[in-house]
Amino acid sequence: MFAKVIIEYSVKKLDKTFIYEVDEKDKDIIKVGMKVAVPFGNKEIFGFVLELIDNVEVSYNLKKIKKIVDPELVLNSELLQIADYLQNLTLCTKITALQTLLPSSLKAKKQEHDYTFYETIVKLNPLINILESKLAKQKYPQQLKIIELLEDKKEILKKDISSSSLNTLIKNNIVIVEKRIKYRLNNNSTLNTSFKLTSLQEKVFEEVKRNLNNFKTYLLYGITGSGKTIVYIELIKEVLKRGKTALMLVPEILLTTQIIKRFYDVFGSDVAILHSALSAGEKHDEYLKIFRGEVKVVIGTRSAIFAPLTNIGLIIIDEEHSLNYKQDNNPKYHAKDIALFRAKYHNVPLILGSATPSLESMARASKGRYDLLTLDERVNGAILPTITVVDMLPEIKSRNNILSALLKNKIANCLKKKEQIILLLNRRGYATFINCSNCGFTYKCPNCDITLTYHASSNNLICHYCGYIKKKEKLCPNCQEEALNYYGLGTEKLEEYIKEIFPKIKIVRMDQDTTTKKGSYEKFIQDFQNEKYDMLIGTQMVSKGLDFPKVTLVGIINADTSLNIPDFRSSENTFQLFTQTSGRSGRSNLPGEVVIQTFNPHNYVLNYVKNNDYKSFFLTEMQIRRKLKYPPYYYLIGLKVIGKDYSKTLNEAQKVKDYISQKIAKDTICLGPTTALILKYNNLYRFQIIIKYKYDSKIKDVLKEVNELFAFNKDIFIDIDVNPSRL
DNA sequence: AGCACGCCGACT
DNA sequence: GTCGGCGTGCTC
Repeated sequence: MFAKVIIEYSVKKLDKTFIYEVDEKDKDIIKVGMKVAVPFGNKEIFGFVLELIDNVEVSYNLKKIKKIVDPELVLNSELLQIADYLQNLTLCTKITALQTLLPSSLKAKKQEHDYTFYETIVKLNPLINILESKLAKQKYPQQLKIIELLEDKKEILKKDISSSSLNTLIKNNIVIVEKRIKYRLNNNSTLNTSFKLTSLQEKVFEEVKRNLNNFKTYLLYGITGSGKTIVYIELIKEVLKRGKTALMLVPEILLTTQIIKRFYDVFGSDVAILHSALSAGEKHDEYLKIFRGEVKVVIGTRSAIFAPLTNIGLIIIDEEHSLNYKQDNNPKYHAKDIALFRAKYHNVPLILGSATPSLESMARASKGRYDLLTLDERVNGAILPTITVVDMLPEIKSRNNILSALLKNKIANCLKKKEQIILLLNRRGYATFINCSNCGFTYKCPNCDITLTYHASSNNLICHYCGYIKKKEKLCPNCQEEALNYYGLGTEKLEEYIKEIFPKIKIVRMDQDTTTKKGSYEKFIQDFQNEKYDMLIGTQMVSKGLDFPKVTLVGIINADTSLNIPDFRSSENTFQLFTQTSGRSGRSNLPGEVVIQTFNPHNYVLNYVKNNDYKSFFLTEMQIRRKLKYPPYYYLIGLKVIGKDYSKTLNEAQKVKDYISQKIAKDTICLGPTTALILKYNNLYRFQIIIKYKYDSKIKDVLKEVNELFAFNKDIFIDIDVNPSRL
């Protein structure tokens, strides 16, 4: 018996199977999808079995599989098919596709480390006479106490007992120690809360329920606060009732805290969670719970779409417009594509939910490819907030640089009423750049093509792209004058400013800088919910599905930063960001307000945000997309040619472009090469080629050829992004 | 990817 | 004479 094995090195040259002989002792155990250790060259490495065959005829000597890593863990046929699909979708290597399915603890790679968590318990040795032992230990009260405790409780965690007395008892053979596998995350609450659905929710619920045995993609367009989550929960209950499992994706960890709690309350120990903030060990445990069929509901972020659930009955992607569902490093997959694959595989519905659906999804819904479901009322009779757009130009003249008079007043008012405020400023740090007023010097990243952002809390200048850090000097490093000025408002500075004008205000700031510590998200959110703070300041992470009933004012400090991003999706992203953020206001019985500050008060995006008019925004933006030949009218592929040497890289990029141009279909457009948005990044120059196509059956093959023809060039890389989320 | 082999330059 | 630079080629 022989096995075709794909090995752990992700290199194009090795992106093929190697044949090994299966040892006699493994013949009955080995299965396709198992992780194995194999000799390769003069090393021992890992790989996955992709095929088992009885005979081979080759001209070289075959080696034997060293060992099966874990006979329990087998990638099932669905997962292997997903890997194929993923490879085709993103043009990555097979091994990368396979590794992407797995938590890092289970990937094929060198260091073998046992991620299983054990707890050590002690109990009385069943072979001893307890009375005798107690008598013998009369003189040692500590030891006696342990014996009595064990008599009462049968077993105790070892770490809860002082070790010196315990060790003596172990030595005397009075107590014994046992190691037991323990999952790191546990949850036992099963309240099985029932919710009453409104008639609108009921309609959506019934429609999906009727189709639980069909593949169908639903776009659930439900305005902020319309109670989408409750519908999800009721549907999942229904799925479980039918003996099936359910998978739900949320865009990020922040969101999961509130939703996970709700899921735990309803589904108790039937839930596993998977997201990037879990430790490697926790992910390992959750993955195995799912793999072993010990849970029925999985909730998680992007990569949870690969959860090894079997018998899936429903897949939900909440906040489907979120860019987080697209992975921005290789393989650059979109969770929605995988979700569609799995929903088709299991022949079950996929629900895409959002208050601000992506243009792609809404376009498909209006063409009938997706079924549109609508929730256009807030629950509990809450109404959408009133939104005011403030022109900042006159405000600047009256020296209201950061906060307009209107927003200042509304904040003061809110504080008086003891209601809460959220301010959105989509820029972390203190100042976006520092400039010397004497000589014009600006701090720039030595590795990238951008200015360094100043962070006051650490007195550091940080590159938000590559992470380069340097201490800020007191004097200008160029002319030695004390003339460094701060420009561009960041969240740190905003917080400082607000504290100046409202000295008694209690502010919590949430951005990447304050929330990296594990559990800090949860704490901030909980504290804000418990009204320990009056105001929440943050970057876009404050926009996502959070539910704070006491928030009645939302301020968007600088609408222009988002609008001015040079990307074809910036209008769409801005509309979504502002609508979602506005949706945090007035979610309960208190009416909400939103203030948007901008230098472009007549911008169409802001107008549609103001009027809560998704539909008109959609129609307007679709026209623009059609004119400019962008998605959803055209498919996009972004191709970057990256290298250390500027002109060599550009030269190669031109060759790539020429090659593609002569191979593609007539109505396919190939643009470039142009310099990428950030030309130099991590000391590498990046040139961009953009392909726009409608129908081009050969396009994937052309890209594969490009990969093969140009990518063996050692100091030039080609990076292909199919359906990029931004250019 | 990782390692051996191999062919040139400057050193105890 | 030898240590070591990294170009090339191979891995079931």
